[in-house]
Amino acid sequence: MREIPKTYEPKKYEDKIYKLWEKSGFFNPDNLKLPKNAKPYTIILPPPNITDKLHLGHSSMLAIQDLLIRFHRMKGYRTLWLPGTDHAAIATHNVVERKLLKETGKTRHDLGRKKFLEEIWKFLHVTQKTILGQTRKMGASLDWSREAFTMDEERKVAVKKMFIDMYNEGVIYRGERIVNWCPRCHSTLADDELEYENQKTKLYTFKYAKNFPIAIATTRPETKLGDTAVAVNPKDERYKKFIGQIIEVDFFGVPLKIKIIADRNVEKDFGTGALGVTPAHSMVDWQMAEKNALPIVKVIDEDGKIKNNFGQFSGRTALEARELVVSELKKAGLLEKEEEMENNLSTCYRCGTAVEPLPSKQWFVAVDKKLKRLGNKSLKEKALEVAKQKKIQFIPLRFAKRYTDWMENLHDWCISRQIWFGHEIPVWYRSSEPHPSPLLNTGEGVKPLRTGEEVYVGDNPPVGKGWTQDPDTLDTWFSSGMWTFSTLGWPNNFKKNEKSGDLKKFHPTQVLETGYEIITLWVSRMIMMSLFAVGEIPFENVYLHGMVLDKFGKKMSKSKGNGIDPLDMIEKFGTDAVRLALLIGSTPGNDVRISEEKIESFRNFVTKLWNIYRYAATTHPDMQLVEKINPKDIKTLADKWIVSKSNILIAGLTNDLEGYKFSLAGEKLQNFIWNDLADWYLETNKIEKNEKVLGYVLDKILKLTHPFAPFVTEKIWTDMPASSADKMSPKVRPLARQRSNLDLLMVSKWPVSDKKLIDKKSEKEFEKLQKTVGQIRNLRSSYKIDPVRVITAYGKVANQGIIEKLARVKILEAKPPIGGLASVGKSLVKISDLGIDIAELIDTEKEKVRLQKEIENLTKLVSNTEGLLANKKFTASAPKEIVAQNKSRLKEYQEKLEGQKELLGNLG
RNA sequence: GGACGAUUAGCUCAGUUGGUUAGAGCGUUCGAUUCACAUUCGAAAGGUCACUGGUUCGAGUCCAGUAUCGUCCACCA
Repeated sequence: MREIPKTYEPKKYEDKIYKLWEKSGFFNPDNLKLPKNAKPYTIILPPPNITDKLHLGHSSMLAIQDLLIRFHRMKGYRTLWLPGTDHAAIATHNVVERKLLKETGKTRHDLGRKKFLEEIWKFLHVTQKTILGQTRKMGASLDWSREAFTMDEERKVAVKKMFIDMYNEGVIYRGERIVNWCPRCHSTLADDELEYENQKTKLYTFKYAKNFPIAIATTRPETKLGDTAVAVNPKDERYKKFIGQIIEVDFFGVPLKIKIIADRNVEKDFGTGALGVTPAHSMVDWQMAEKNALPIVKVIDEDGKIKNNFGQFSGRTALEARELVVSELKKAGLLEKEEEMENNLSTCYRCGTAVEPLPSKQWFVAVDKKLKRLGNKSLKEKALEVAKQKKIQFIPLRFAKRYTDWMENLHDWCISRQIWFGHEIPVWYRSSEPHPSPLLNTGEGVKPLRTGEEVYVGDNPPVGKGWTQDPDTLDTWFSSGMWTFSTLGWPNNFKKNEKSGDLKKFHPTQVLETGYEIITLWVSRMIMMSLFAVGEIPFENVYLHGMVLDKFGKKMSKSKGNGIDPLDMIEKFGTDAVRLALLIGSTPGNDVRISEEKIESFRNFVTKLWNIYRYAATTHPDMQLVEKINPKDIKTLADKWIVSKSNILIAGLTNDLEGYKFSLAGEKLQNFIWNDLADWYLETNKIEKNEKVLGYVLDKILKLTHPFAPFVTEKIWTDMPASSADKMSPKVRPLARQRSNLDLLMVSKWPVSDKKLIDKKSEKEFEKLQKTVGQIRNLRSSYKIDPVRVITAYGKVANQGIIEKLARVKILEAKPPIGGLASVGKSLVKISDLGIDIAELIDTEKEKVRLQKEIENLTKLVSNTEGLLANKKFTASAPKEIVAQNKSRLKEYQEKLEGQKELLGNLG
């Protein structure tokens, strides 16, 4: 007999098993022995940021995807799960910048662009491997031979090609947009580089001039020099009559042409309910200007000073100009009110200077431009169409709405970023005149670019005097938007609009599994870019998982100290337990709570599974796994029951997994293994041994559990002899198995439910047996009788021998029911010959109440079913079996109802 | 302000197109345990499915409204 330890020790086996899998080569679909027409099943791993360390969010994502991947691999799909990392431009930029400051006290500006980028690459060569190494710990069956990085050479080529293609079709264009500008650092700031300061400031209410009909309120009077409109709420009765008018005024020497426009974003109750629109120096105003085709007048320059041509105001700083405007307003008697208010001021995260919103030249992707290659539809239209036609399905469904809502409101996508780390923009300029907007940041300070410039876009940059490359970089999402096809060999595998190689084999992918917070940022971009580049959707399904929260439902964070480190948990409880804890109890789109206790309880489940194996292997030393059972070998009632239940489980689980109901599937599995197999079948198996059936059930649960808990199942599988084709003796077999990589559970065939083995009658009978045993045990303990002698209420005891052994009682004789009382209550057995009055066992009043309630319920059921059968719509359309089923149910209810009424009568 | 979600046992949550008398785990209570299982087993108690209406033969499930909580987005001139 083999020595099997009492508990499964994950630490001892997990790394070895992972290596065994990797060595087998089956993570790579090219090595799977499959028929030529095997369907592909592809998931591209959402690339984690290189700055990340594995956290529970990753673990959850990996557990779900690996479950899907392992399930489909076992089902015989050409299964590919492709790993990679994201350069995460801004995040990485920030991390390295902070590191630099901490270690050397230097800023990136001190280092200069070239040196800073070298620092970044040094950093990422170290961190990049960390996160992917940690994903191996989760048991992720990723094809490492296809690993990609959003900024490796292949992806650089792809990104450049995409930019050039889009530019050539006029999808990418250069335009102006408001950016956050720090007048001190002379640099643009991303939204998440802003810091907010709550400040007291003054709100001024005034009219531009005596002849202007509406007073406006503002905290920045100096920008009013650039106003081109006044916006009011369209429902505002006070101003309705002015909408559409253009009024010319003289604003202390500066002529203004103000159009009155309506915009629903204007609040009637704030200030005067009218808003002076300064397109060049406010994000919102810029959008209004776009909508209403307003002229844009720039007032403030890059140093935060008033530009030329603004008379007495020119050359002053914004604050000086503000004071001057206010004093002029006072002098002219135009200032109506001056009040204190709280304001949220955006400041530069580096120097704390107030940020100045300024327009600057940026590159954009036009989402509304009609394209020939998209059948004369725009990217937006096409991306909406595929969702509306359900070519792309969202799981859960409600997120389809979030996607379409967002898509419908999509504006052109600004893809240039004024940071140093990221994909270069394949654009070169040459000119002689200074550029009007010197905001393009070359890294070594601002160098003016020029007007009248020549622009070159392409991958054969002109060499020679005067040509400089665009110093900006591309938005991270531009490269990650291409992720499904750039990882599969686009553009090399896409010549003359024909897919080849991996792109042909694996695109479109089957599932994108990601967090719901990222639908707008990533999912929508991937869809548009894939439609543009490959002419097809990037994925057929989008599965959205929730966030992982602590046991109190709070976000995990370092500052709160409530974070759980998955690597610690793996160390402590094993990967399988962590995976199970993340999969069971989490439903699509909903957040999942996790705690150490939860993981621990799943470790117990793994131990249970291990001990089932231990029992099997020690009590049946020669036992083998049985893939297909000979009906002759199914002997006892318990055999029939467990085989039937196994086949129901197979069907249910397969169905659930196909429908993305992982939690439900996991629960069913756990229930079956723990409550049915371990608690009941193993107990009866001790009495009536049947190693064929045990081997059969074990074979099934190992396979069904594998996608959830791959390590422990693979370990048991490799240790356990199988009966399949191999003729070697069981004793040699385990060793042989380890030598042959063909015989891994990971690539075994997913079981198919055999309907012939489903036996509802035996199931019912066994359930009755379970109940009887439980009742006897309980009665026995309640009355402290040992050994117990029991007389059944009914004439005959089915499965008497088994019941006696399981409940450890002796059933003495069988007697018919004693009046009505014998069948009252849930128990089928009563003690009678032990000197206990049977009436003691029953609380008559309680029984009456219970019976009355039951009669009430049954009456309702009878009337409902009668109603259903009387409904012509139902009887005409429902299948015959269903109608018949309801008829027999009705009869059953009626009989039960009669019986219960009689019992109630007997009770008095 | 807009959108979406949640409200089911003491706690955490399932509940598949409406259809046997609403489920699980934890906790509580009562018992058992020489057994493959430091991590075992059997049982019990515990629910007006947030509230009010509606549709239906039938509603936890569909519709409308109310309340409370949460998430995202926008805005703070």
